[in-house]
Amino acid sequence: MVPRVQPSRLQLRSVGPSQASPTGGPSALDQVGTLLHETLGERVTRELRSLLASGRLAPGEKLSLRRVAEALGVSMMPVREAVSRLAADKALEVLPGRAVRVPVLTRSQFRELTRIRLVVEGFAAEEAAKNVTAAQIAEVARHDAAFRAAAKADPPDTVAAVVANRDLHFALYEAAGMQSLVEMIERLWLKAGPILNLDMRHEPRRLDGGSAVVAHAALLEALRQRDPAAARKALVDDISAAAEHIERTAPLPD
Amino acid sequence: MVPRVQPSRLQLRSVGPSQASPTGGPSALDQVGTLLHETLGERVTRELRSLLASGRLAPGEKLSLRRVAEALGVSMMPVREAVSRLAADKALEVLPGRAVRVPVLTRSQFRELTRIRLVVEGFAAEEAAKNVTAAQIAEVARHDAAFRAAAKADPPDTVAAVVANRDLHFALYEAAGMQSLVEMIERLWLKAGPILNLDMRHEPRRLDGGSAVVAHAALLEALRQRDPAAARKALVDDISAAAEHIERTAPLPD
DNA sequence: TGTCGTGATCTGTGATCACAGTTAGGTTGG
DNA sequence: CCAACCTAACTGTGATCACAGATCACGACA
Repeated sequence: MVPRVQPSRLQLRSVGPSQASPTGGPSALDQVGTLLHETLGERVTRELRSLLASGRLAPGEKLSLRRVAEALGVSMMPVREAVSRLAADKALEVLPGRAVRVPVLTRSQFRELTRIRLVVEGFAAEEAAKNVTAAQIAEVARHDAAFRAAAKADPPDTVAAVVANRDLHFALYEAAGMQSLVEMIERLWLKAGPILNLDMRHEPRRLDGGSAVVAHAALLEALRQRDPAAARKALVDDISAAAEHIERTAPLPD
Repeated sequence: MVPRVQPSRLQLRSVGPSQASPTGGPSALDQVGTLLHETLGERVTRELRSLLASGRLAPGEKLSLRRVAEALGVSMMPVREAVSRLAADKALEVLPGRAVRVPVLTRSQFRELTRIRLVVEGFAAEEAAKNVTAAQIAEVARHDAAFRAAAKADPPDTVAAVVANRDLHFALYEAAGMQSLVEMIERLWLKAGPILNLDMRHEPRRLDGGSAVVAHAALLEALRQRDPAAARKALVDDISAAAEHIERTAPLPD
């Protein structure tokens, strides 16, 4: 009989908040209970998602469960769960024999993805134009300003531009008021993220004077006018221009 | 040192195929190498997908990892992986404290899902009408015949109708020639599957004389004419009629 | 010098164990 | 007879171990 000594296990879960004053009623206790229950697997998933969306993981790059587990300071299990989820969304792919890697999109796959984005995100833009509030318009305008500032800086702040561009688009999609639609678009962005942002990093010239700023301006104007057709057109122009640039410059196989 | 005796572990992986005749050239060796590498987790995922799509798992039903593992004759690990994937697609949901269950759609969530289906599947129908081949039209017609036969039987063969309906729709979507679009629609069906098919089982009267047969007929005619707009309209009518029926009869919360 | 075998190493996959939290059921106290 | 507590069973999560297959590099043979 070997007495299983249990070495210290790292506890990343923060303990629950101390209860409110015992003298007072349970007023504050009603609002807790949710959040704060984040699983390690979810944390790793969020981390990998961020890495993919921001293009820090290049297409074709191979991942090792043990390596990322060690890098993130967790065991292999949460990483397995995260990779399973992302692989289900085709944001990662597991080769039959060996290794998990960031998928490399062929040219035709990229075109197909772009066409789907035009349909889905175009629809979201229409709905957003119908339901957008003044506060939401202001938020989009704020992200647009941040994007222009990052693009006009010298040298252009590519990482800030990527973040601002994403925030702008998703502020728009949130305005549509359809949660599952936003989640669907997030999946699409996760698949397209690696090439899109990898390209933006390598070609910062596209930012200033590019078509993105004029498309964003047209989008903002369409939102202010509550014009669904114009909003869709502005977004379609934005996506199309970016996709065309990618197709010209990025080395897509096939 | 305790000599770890390892008890017999079940090996479900079938061994590789015996190589072709050594006398002949490497002619047959080129075609093998793929397939046959199905992981246990994928098998369980496929099993659970089928159960969800066919409505054998009702909304709100709770699952236990250990129970389904025992039922499928595997360990808990592959089930965990399968549930992780399906939860990532929102086809299952894990409650914070306890248990994993089939999501119950609220009325507004169902309406949102239906609207997204109209956009995405309508687009797929358009593309299918543009690119459909004669063989694919014949396949759709075959599934349409099977659907009508199942609907007109006395009593109506609901399970066969569900299968034929699904086969018909996906034969159409395959004709669009966009793989990731088909995968996206599969995810949508996985979320809507439980209520849709649960309803079809309880209300078989909807099948005969219903709007599905006329919508399918219109769809087939549109395909034969290569008329994208008509194909989209037929599909929109089909989905809308089914959704309206669900909203009238199914007990949707909220 | 080029090429094929071969072993060490690393890969994902599956199983088993430990644990904290929750739920349900039964018993006890009022 | 009702309510509250308390215990026992079950939940998902995380960790660790074992294993088959794949990859890669080094070395021997032609």
